[in-house]
Amino acid sequence: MPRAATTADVFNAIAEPRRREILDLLARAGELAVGALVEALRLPQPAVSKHLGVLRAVGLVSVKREGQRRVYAINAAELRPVHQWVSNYERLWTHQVDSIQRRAERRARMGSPTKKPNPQRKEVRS
Amino acid sequence: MPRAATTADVFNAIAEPRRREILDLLARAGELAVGALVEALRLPQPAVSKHLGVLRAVGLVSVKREGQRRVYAINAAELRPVHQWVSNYERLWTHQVDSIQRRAERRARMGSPTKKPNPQRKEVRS
DNA sequence: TGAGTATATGCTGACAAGGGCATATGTCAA
DNA sequence: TTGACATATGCCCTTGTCAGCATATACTCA
Repeated sequence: MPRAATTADVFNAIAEPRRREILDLLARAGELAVGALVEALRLPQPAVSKHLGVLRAVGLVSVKREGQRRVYAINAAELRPVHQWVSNYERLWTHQVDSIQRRAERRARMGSPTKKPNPQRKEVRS
Repeated sequence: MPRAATTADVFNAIAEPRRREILDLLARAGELAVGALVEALRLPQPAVSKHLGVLRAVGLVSVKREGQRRVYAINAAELRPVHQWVSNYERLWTHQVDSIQRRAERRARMGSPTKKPNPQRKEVRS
C-alpha cells in the first residue's frame, strides 16, 4: 500500500507547499482566476490546474465560472479539522519545557533567560 | 519530481493517519515504548518503527533508551508551524458565511441565529 | 464559423511511500 | 556464552505522486 492519495483528506492535500501557497494567495485576495495564480506562482498552467484539482477534491476551494475563466475561492472551513487536531497539542508546547524545546526557545529569544511562558493557560487534561 | 519526502517537513510527516495516531497516543501517555505502541495500534512492529523513524526525522518525537527498550515522547513544539499556518485561516471560517459553511455552522450551534463572531480581530491584510 | 483565449485532462517518466517479511543490532539474564 | 526479548533495517512490490508536454474542452468575439 503506497502513500495515501493527496485527495484522501485535507492533511494530505496541504502537505504540498504549492498548494498551501495557493491557499495563502486565495485567502489574501479573496478570489482569483487560474491565470492570476499561474502568474503569482510562476508555475506552468497545467500544474496549477492540477493542484487546484486536488484542493477542489477535498473541498478546500470552490470554483465559480465567470465568462471563460474560472474564479477560485478558498473554503477555509475545511481546515478546521486540522486546526482542531493541532490545537490539542498547544498546551504541550506552552507548558512543557523539555531539553530539546529549550534549545529552540533559546535560539528564538537570545536575551531573556528563564522567561516565564504566560502561566494563565487552560488547565492541562484531554 | 515526485511527492516530497514524508521526512521533508512536519506537514508531510503528519499526513499519515497512523503517525497522527502515534502522536495522539504519545501525547496522552506522556511516554511510550515501541512495544506499547505496537499493541495500541495493532500494527506490525516494523511498520511502527518506520513511522517512528519518520517522526524522529522531523523532530516530532524524541527517544530515550531504557534498558532494552526505547521510550518515545512527543515533541509538540515542532507542530507549531502547522498551528500558526492554520490559525491564519481561523478568521475566515468564523467571519466568512458562505453557503457551504453555513450548513456546518448551523449543525454546530443549533440555537443562536446570526451570532456575532468576536469582531475584535487583527485587521485583515498581510 | 473560425480564430483566440482560458482552463482542464491525458500520458509519460522518475521516484518514493508503506506494508510484508526476513534479518541485523542491541540488551538482559542465567 | 547462549538464548530470549525489544527494536531497527533492508529489500520487494504495488501504487500514486508531480512536472512536462501535448491536446481536449469551453467560452468569446468577429
